[in-house]
Amino acid sequence: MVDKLSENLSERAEALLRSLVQLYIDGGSPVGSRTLAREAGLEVSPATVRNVMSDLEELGYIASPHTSSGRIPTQAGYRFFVDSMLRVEPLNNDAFGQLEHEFEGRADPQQLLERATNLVSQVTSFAGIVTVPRDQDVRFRQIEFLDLSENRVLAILVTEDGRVQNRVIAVERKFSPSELVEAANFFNHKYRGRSLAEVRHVLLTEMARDNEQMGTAVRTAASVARGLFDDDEEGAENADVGDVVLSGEQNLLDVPDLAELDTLRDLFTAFKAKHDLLELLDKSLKADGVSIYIGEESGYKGLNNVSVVTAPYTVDGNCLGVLGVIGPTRMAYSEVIPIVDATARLLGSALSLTGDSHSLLTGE
Amino acid sequence: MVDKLSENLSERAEALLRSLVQLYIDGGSPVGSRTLAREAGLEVSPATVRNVMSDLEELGYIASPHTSSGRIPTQAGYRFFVDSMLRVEPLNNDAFGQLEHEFEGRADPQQLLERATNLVSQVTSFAGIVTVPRDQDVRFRQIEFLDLSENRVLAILVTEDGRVQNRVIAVERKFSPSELVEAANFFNHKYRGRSLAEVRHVLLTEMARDNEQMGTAVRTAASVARGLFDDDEEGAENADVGDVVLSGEQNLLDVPDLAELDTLRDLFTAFKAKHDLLELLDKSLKADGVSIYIGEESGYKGLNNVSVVTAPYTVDGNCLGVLGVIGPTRMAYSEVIPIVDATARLLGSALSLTGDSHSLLTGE
DNA sequence: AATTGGCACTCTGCCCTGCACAGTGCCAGC
DNA sequence: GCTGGCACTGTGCAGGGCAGAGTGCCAATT
Repeated sequence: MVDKLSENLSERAEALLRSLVQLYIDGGSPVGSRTLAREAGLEVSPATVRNVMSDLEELGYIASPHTSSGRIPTQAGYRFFVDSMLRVEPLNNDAFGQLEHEFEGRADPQQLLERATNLVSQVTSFAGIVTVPRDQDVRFRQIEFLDLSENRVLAILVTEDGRVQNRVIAVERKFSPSELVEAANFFNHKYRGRSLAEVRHVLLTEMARDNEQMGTAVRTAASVARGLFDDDEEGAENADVGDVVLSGEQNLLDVPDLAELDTLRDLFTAFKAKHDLLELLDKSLKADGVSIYIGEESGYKGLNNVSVVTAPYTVDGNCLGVLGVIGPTRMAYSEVIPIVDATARLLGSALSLTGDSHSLLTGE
Repeated sequence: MVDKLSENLSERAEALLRSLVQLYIDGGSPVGSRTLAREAGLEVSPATVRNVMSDLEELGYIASPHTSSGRIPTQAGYRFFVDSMLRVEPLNNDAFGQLEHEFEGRADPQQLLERATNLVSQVTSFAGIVTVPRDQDVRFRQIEFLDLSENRVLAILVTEDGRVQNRVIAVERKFSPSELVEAANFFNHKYRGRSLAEVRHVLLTEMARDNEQMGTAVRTAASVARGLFDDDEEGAENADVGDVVLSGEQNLLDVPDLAELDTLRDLFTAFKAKHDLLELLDKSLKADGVSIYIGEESGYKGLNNVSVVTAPYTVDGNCLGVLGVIGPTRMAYSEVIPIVDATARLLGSALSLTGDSHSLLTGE
């Protein structure tokens, strides 16, 4: 049923561990042998349970806050618990329908992301988080150049998912409007539908190759594009590093497990910085289904006392980003996991509708 | 020296009240007659001070948390204190230079706003806040239309302050690229340099007047523009309601006066909602210098336990927005006020440089 | 009449104690 | 290997004692 753990743990020990974690998640207070014996469903006495608990403690799955109190799960305990139930039943239909309902109505991609985070944050009462699709994973649809002033050109980039980005580019010389139009046409014909990463790659190679033989349009395009993509390298603080949308952070202020101000400060500082969050979420971008980071597993300071449950969302089979929930380590995983999973799916399909040019902003 | 309060309060009572508030701000604990007598600089005995304090309590300026402890200022007490020292000496030159230093280096307007909030939040250790200039207060520089698909046009609006906005407009029919270019030219010639509110007004009037006699370009422009400005009316949730940039919220988690979770939750909920904040800040947009809202004075639930110190920032004499600090009611106003004041000025002048097209993004 | 010192009173915060409760660890018996 | 029993230990809570800080009032002083 489970991995290598079964080598170490008897069937009974596993069952007790699971029960213990479940009881602790439900109740929030350390669980003792008596309670566990009663609730676990096994026909054993508290004394026996004590022996098993002693083993489990030795193995690092549970711990007692002080000499004589019940046990609480350690990080490893949660991990075991979560792993043993990851094949959780999908959300029941009613609940799914409710979530689905929330996605109805017109919305642009940004709004959809916000709606999705709000949704998971409200439903779980924790904080919702979602990564904004990164430029590189997204396909180029159209670009236009606008003469701003002497040596600045405004590039407007429209991607297949319907998002629009601006970038001001410093260029060496003034380009006439018609030059800019030509350059834009060149781009639009040549690169439409290819990913931004690809566009960039091709562009840089071609530019390096033969600067001489190119026509004016191409040369203009290349010249302008240099500024367009150069930014990405140095300006690491810039748009292209990706972004996350957070919501419901204030819910975490009400979570008793996080009542300590130090914890909260670290957490909110991490929220503000966003960088670590992004890195963490990026890791689960490649994962197929739900990923779970328990406490310090995430490796980020501010997140020591919380767990992060994430699921990637996809449009047409491409992983665009990750949706997740940040809550206390003691959270009802069996409820949160299906919610995150379902919302990520719904977000994906809502986005794929929007990406279709006919439906964008028309509400159809 | 002061207003009508002098009718009620003797010189001595005022001095004691000021000292009391100052002592409480510095120390954080209720101040008793003994301490106050010692620190106030007046040659009076604690017993005398007790009598005066009794009067002040009667008048509602101070209160005792419980029968036998020192007094703390009430909201009215803070208000008196703040009013009596609003003509605070400007920031000393060193400090001003330091702040100034932080604004150096290239930055676009959005970055400047963020830098300014970060700055006040770091310097004060409270939360910084700044309103993003509202479209209406800002002057039109340039517009361009881009054909997106069948019945959607992307409008790119560049304002004098160097910001760029996109808006997707649903239009009745397809417009050819040349039509769109013509329409844009029409806009750019006719409206450059006028405020968006003005543009809008003129546009709507003209459109209503004579739809017939207009040339094609004008008609196209009008048709497209209808979508552009219609949005503003209904889509109240949209860009035009203004926005605020917040930073350093997590600093408030460390403020002992705000240690209660209820308080914090309300506060952070207000931060997330932003709407109330915006409304509050808008009020001080018209004020000439620093405005201060103490506790419940603001009238917004989440802000009951904090004070807001704001100052508008101006570019070329136009108030574009408001910069402020949100901190505990018990804050060192005499330090915060000059900081907010100075930062708002610096932000204004930094923005005015950026608005100049030559310097935008070139760092000169 | 204003100011002052003195005095009784009160509330807080802290530490200590005692006590019920919950749960463990271990041992001896089955 | 499981179980019941028993001694032990830590927590949480209520109560009591005590020092500290500060008030309110009164009578004396200037």
